[in-house]
Amino acid sequence: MTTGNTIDREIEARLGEAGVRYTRARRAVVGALARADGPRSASELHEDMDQDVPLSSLYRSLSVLDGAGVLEPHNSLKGLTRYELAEWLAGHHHHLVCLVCGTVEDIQLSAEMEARLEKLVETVTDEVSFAASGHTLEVHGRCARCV
Amino acid sequence: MTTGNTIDREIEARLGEAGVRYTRARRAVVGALARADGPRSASELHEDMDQDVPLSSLYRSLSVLDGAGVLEPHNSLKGLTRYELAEWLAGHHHHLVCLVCGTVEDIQLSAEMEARLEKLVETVTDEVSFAASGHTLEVHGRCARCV
DNA sequence: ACGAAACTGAGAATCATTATCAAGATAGCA
DNA sequence: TGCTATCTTGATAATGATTCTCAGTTTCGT
Repeated sequence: MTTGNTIDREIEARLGEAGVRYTRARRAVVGALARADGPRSASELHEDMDQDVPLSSLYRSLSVLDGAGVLEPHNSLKGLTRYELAEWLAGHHHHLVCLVCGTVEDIQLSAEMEARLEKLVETVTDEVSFAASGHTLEVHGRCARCV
Repeated sequence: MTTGNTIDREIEARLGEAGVRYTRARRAVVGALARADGPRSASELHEDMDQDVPLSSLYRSLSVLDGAGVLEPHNSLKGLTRYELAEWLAGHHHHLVCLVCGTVEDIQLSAEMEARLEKLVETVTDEVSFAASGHTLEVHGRCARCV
């Protein structure tokens, strides 16, 4: 996990390569996502953010950031897309998905667990015609609020 | 994996408990899903099915079957929901998610792999305030068609 | 066969998301 | 500093998936 400042510089560089600017609006989106403890949808971000960014702009910011590989989309319950900072920024993690309210919480595995899981994924994908590039373990259940 | 006939009887029983009927339209949806080798969206099913069921009815069938626990929704790329037969009907499995075309393919792990994964999940969820009820391993990459 | 309850079809309505287009901000450069 | 090309933004219209509504139909138990 890198510090906010470092993240900002990394993102600025990445956006530069993509030929787009790291504007105030986009910084605000990244900030809100960095503050969040899990994926957030456009409308959730819209509420989270103090300044009243119009939704259409928010969507555009998200899609620009996504296109540049800064965000990772996560398609969740009720047909909406939530985004989080891409793994190269936020670190590799997994998800606790609440089947009741649909929220997704990030968790990180201990190095040992992660190593075990990686080995398992490798073993599995060796046998199929599929070029694996990553994995996420989705654990389903009820979150603390929805007990 | 159970046979079509058995599945039908199990579903009929389950729907009975839920107080809804197992009608021709609903049988058709289940049939199409049983034939599929992965999750299918409403519009995909609409094409797959010979008879011209109206989309609105198809959506309703899906939501009734989902509500009764017969289907499992799977929210995928491009903001659409695909359904597949629930695990208690189709067996526990995992997903190969193509990041390019968004299709999802089911895979089953060997008993040994599955046991290992289950143990891992158990270890992980022991430490968090989350009532886990299931899990899916999502492997991301490019499918055979999108190489 | 009769009535209540569940189902269906057609279309309107809703919700998330995308596209459009004119106006505003910026960077690079003369 | 001012110019110009380019990227951004905001407001709004448009799209696509999904849900809702309501009137007509089928089904089940009696």
